[in-house]
Amino acid sequence: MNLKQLAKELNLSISTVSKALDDSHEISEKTKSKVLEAASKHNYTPNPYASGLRKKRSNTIGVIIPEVADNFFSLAINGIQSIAENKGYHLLIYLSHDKYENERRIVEDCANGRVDGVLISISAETISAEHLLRLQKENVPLVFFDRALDDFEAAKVLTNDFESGYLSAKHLIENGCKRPMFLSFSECLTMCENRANGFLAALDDFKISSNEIVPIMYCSRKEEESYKQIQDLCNSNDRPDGIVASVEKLAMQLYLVCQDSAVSIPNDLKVVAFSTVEIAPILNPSLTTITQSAFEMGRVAAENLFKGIESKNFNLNQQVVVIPSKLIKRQSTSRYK
Amino acid sequence: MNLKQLAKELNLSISTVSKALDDSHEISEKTKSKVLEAASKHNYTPNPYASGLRKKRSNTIGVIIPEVADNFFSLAINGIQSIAENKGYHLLIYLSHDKYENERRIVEDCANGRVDGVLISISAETISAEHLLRLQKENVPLVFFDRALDDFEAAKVLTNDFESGYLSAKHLIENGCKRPMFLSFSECLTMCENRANGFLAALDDFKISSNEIVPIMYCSRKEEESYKQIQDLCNSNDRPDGIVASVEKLAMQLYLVCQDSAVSIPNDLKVVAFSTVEIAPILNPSLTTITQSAFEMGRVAAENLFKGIESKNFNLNQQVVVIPSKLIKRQSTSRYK
DNA sequence: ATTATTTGCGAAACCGATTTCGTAATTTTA
DNA sequence: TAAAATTACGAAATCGGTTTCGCAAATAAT
Repeated sequence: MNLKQLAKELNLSISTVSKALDDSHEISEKTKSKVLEAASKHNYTPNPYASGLRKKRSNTIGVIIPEVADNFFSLAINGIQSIAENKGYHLLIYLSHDKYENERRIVEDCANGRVDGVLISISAETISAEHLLRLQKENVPLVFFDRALDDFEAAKVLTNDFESGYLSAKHLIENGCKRPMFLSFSECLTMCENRANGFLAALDDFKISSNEIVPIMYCSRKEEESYKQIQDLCNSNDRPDGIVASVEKLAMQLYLVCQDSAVSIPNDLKVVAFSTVEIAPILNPSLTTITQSAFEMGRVAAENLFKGIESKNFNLNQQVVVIPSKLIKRQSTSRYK
Repeated sequence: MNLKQLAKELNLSISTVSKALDDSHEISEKTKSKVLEAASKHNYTPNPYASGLRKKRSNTIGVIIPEVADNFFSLAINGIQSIAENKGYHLLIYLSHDKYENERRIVEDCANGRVDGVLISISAETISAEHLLRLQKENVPLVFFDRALDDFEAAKVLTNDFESGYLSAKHLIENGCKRPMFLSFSECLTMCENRANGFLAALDDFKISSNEIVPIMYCSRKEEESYKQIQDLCNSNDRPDGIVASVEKLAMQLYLVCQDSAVSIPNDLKVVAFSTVEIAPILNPSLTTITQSAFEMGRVAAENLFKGIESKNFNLNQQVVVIPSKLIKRQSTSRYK
């Protein structure tokens, strides 16, 4: 069923039917109701490709994330979806799997009118904004969330990574750690570096000397490799007595290693993790977390994106929002078990 | 940049350029290479809405799931995406939040040509296939995965729910449980009922009498309510000594309740959960699971959907695949702690 | 009563591709 | 060498809507 058939059945012109469905003031109420009735009888809805082509609007936004099987990102998608649903927008989800080349290809795909805007959390390999320039050239609004490019002017929704890094180190030190260490997920990600720098700043402030080595371990992004790294760390002679895991995945691996290697948390090792996992309380032992407002970050990112989509004279690129994370203390950092 | 501009720049007709980009045999190699060069110089890609309209193909599939913040579904999405990426397809993700009305609206949205096919895991409220008939009428291929409608002929990718339910009860009984109970997520979902029926069959086979009451608790889908239900169950006089959680979420709540109520797993209560959660080993205590092959289920569902999309004389609706789940024994069901 | 405005609708252009069909030039076949 | 077939391309129709513009009839203003 399309407009032409509907028009024929109603003995009206195509344009009249189209305008009636659009509730145009040009059409009389009587005609409108006749049209609406016929349309609903036939379950008519406009073909999205025809209408998208003519209106140059897709009612679709692209969401580019590294992974979907990750608490933070799936919660963020929920936040994004809650806004998109209200606006009658559709969500195209793309996974970069933390590879720059995938991300580049995806962005390319988003630049040809398929979507009205893009929400992105960049891959751990992304260091240049070259691929994103294309979006700007095509006037596709863009909002970063969580993982952004530092030197690229664009709308962003971030969390207070530096402060949280600082706070996590402070918390470990205050609970007796003398040799805390930071497990970084990527040296490319500003997000990760900010957390690490906050961590280092706290060590400095609290006079935890780190003359010889920088207490940061850069973990591989391959699961088996990072597991091995963490295993070696936990079994080495100078095992740290406190660890901050920069992302959830590393904390989970750390727990697994400690269980296998009979390292006792928090007695031998205290752990803080950046994580949104709702089961932190029922881990063994319960996990102290820096918890981001993932849903809220997704929600705000989507809200700002829609502002950018809907009003051309809204300076989207100036919008940088910081949504603070919270330290939630649990047993993995308690002084005594 | 569009075809018209490109054609003008090359002094060729629009149709020639279009055919050259399509590598048509009608066009000479010399012309093709000129066209390709100019196209790549300008980063030209065809407008998806124009091409979708004309070709009546969207290169997009719709994925309708209850939730994304759920291990099973996010892993399934990974499986789906792995296939879609190969085929150059895009993924529209829709969340029903386990509400029938949402699902109905979403399916409606998928029936007007927006997608070339649909993968669905139905909401916990869905009992009728009325909304899905629309898809069949419009010839939109459909594949269920995990949660399907029993009395509706369509392609499905399922797991062995009955056997797994049986196995979980058997496992509890063999480890000493005398009064096991099944926590059901929904009495509408065939998936859930199959698990429950398998559970009951084992009780029967092992002569666990349940004369008075059926050992199944139907939990609310509202988190606070189900928490309260589980709390009441664990604090009641006739607390069961074994529990099978039909979905992951209920197992997590059960763990929380037990921790708050000082019920010791596995001493006071043994627990098996249908769950894909990769952190089951590091829970307190580690959780015995019936683990579905979520990625694989998504992958196979997508593969079959594409067969249905690509060849019209492939009888998609006959395709019912069962991918078995595995019982992984851990401490939550061990006989002695 | 005449002119101006508003109302309600239809014809046709348009969005940007794909695809059918026609045709001149070239090559092959008889 | 004439007829047939092939090659390489362009004109135009088409997909299914939206939007601009024109116009007759009805209503309002002068």
